[in-house]
Amino acid sequence: MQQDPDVIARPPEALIGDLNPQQAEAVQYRGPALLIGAGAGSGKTRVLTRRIAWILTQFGAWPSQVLAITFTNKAAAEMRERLESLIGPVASRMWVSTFHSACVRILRRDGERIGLKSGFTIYDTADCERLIKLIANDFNFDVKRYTPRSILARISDYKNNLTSAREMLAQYAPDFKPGQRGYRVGRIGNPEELYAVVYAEYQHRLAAANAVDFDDLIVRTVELLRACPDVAEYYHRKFRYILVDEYQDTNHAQYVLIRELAGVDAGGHADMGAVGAGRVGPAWITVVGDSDQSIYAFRGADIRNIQDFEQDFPNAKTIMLEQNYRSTQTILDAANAVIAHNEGRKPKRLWTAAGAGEQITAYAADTAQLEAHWIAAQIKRLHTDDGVRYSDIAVMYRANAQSRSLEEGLIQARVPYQLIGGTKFYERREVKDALAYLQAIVNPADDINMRRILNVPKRGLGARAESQVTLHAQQIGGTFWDGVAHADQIEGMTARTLNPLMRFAQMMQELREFAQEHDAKPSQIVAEVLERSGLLEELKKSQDPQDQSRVENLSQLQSVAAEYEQNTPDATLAGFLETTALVADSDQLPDESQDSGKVTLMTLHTAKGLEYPIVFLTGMEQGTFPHARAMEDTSELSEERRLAYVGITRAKRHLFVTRAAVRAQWGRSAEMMPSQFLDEIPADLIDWKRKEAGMERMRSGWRANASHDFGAHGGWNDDEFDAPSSFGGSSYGSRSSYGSGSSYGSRSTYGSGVRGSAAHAGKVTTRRAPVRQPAQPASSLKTDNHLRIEDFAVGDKVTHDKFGLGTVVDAQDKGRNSVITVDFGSSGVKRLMLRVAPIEKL
DNA sequence: GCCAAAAAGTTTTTT
DNA sequence: ACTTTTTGGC
Repeated sequence: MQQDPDVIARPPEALIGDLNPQQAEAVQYRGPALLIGAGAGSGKTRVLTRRIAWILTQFGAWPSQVLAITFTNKAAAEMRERLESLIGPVASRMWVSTFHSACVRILRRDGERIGLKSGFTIYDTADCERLIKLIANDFNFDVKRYTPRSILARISDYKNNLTSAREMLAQYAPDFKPGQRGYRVGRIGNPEELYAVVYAEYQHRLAAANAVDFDDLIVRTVELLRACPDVAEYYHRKFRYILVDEYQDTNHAQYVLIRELAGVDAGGHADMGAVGAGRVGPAWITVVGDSDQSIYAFRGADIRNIQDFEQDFPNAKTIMLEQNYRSTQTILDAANAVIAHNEGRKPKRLWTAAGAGEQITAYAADTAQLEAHWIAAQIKRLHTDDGVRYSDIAVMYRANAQSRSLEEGLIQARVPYQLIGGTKFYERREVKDALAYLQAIVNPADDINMRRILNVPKRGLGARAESQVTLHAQQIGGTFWDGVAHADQIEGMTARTLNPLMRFAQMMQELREFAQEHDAKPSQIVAEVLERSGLLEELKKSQDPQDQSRVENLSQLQSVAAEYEQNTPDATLAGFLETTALVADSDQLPDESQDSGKVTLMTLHTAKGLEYPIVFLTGMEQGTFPHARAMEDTSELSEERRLAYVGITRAKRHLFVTRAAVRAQWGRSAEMMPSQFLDEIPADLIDWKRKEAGMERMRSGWRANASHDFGAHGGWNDDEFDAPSSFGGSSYGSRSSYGSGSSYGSRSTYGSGVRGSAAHAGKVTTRRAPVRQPAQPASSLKTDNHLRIEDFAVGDKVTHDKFGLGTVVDAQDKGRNSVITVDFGSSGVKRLMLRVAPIEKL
């Protein structure tokens, strides 16, 4: 048996001795296809790295024959690190990377075969949106009705399903030729025609700009492997073992990519008795995932990939890991109870050998500000009284917009924190500007970036000049840059425009030469660009205080380039740009080995894969979490619930759940009902520090006097009398802190009548809660539309606020939780919770 | 072409 | 509430 002499030899016992039987079985399994169903905290990464070491030492594979795929750079880096300590520096010879960077690597090598020149640019979402807007202008369609965002979402769907623009055109607009001017989109006809035309034109322009978007990285790699058998053959021979992490988050394109890379469909069948994957036939595949943690369906992840694994890959074996090494039984019980509410899932129960641990602590605050205040006070207390390190605490939320009030609370309490995510560094205006210069230098055909910098900094080349150049470029059949370079041929151009244009062309030419001479020193190129372009100068002389921090960001960009240069042996400018294009939020998380001394704030999505001794799950309100836009569709609601499951299982020792009764959104305050997920956690696991907010207490008191038939609206009032603090007497934040607690929050935050009348002495609830609809909070979130399931039958027509006209294809009577399934044609088939669906029967 | 003022969009989650 | 885009006057 061959073996790489550089791989540190490990006796088998060292790799499996400390594992439980299922883990050990997963590490050792010999066979063409293995699915490891890894529940949260079940030691997944450990099993994966041990299995790789096992494959190398026991199956006799070479490191270069292994491809391990993760979703984030952080996960890839962590895996590489752990492999290095297991098998030594040879780990660097393995491909351990994300889907996207693996594809970049493949495309850089052979992309020319499908028309991608090697310096290709990767467009981020903002770039893609600009491109769609350009197309929208040329085709003159209604951007209000078809927003660039929604069109891109549609195009992304097509790509995730490997539907080409050509197929779409053939079906909906056979007359359209990409690049053609003056095509009239049928104005009443179906939107599909417009999508098809824009999709095709979008791809056409990406190709002309030698650019790809994120989805293209996967799609075009599949295209390459399918179009060039010799390239596919190369990878079939090369990769004999393929391992995929977070398999539940793969979309169809990624699934096909794996199959193509492994050569599953390329013939040759696996020998079940074999000791290894050998040299021919399909590669051996290991996938790891947990269908309960699938939270990316919104971007095309298809849960069926993991559910159907056994049918998709012949002779597949499944091993379930259900023992959890992370959390207390209390936390796992809560997680199990919540996720059990999802329909149609394979039952699975996490268990632990650790004890019950502390109860879950819960708190209902009056406002988001007070919620933050309470959290900050708890963190302070944990830190000072219990000696908990700040870095052992994480605060999680559903949407980035929630971070602001939490930050303010922590600042007030002087708790150090780090915020992960939000506006990314590389998406800041000034950084994007600088990167646009670099992209335009590497790839002059990149119209989007070239246009972006034409008048940044201001050099007197506005919309007029831009359209003149565009027109000229079209006439000579070249790129935007060609138009700039030959601006002197443009008829009717004034010297006032021509001069700065020529200077711009000259400058770009010189920057290009500079870049070619210093290709291995991206940091020097960055410096030169900042200087020559005048970007830095414009910001430096600006009066706007914001521009000061912009200067700092630009200097940080230079540092990032210098760092890249030091860590990368064969550094190039194009290589640097690649790393900037593929960063994720979680990549900015510091190494867990070092104590940052800070509390971590992040979204639940970013938190996936992480763990903290103390976790705060905030904003547990209907409309916040589950998010309002996910509440009516049962499949989207299931995804929210999985997200709650992910959040709960991040906690090792102590979980806090909090909610606010009033939350400011869109500049207005809205009353929020408690999240249904709180109801789904068994009551005996929760220690409520405060169960009802002041207003709710007051109102439920009124209701109890007025009538007795409110029980149906959720059991939130049952222990109102033994809650720790009585109405109005919260230990934090008195009335006076409403609206003045933060430097941003003006009084108007709470001014929408509610607090205004509260200030005018006790007549609050009569106005707010008229007897007719006492339990209906005056928020935008209706809990009941009073539609009755009996009124709906298969075949009935309905209209939906968002999806338009549809036909009922199924109606299930489940009382309050009745669900109807409606086919909305091009918007798809939706399962809607009848009680909350914004529909009308026709 | 530029700037200030007004209007409109934004808040799902991300490689 | 905040940011981006559009508009209108210079």
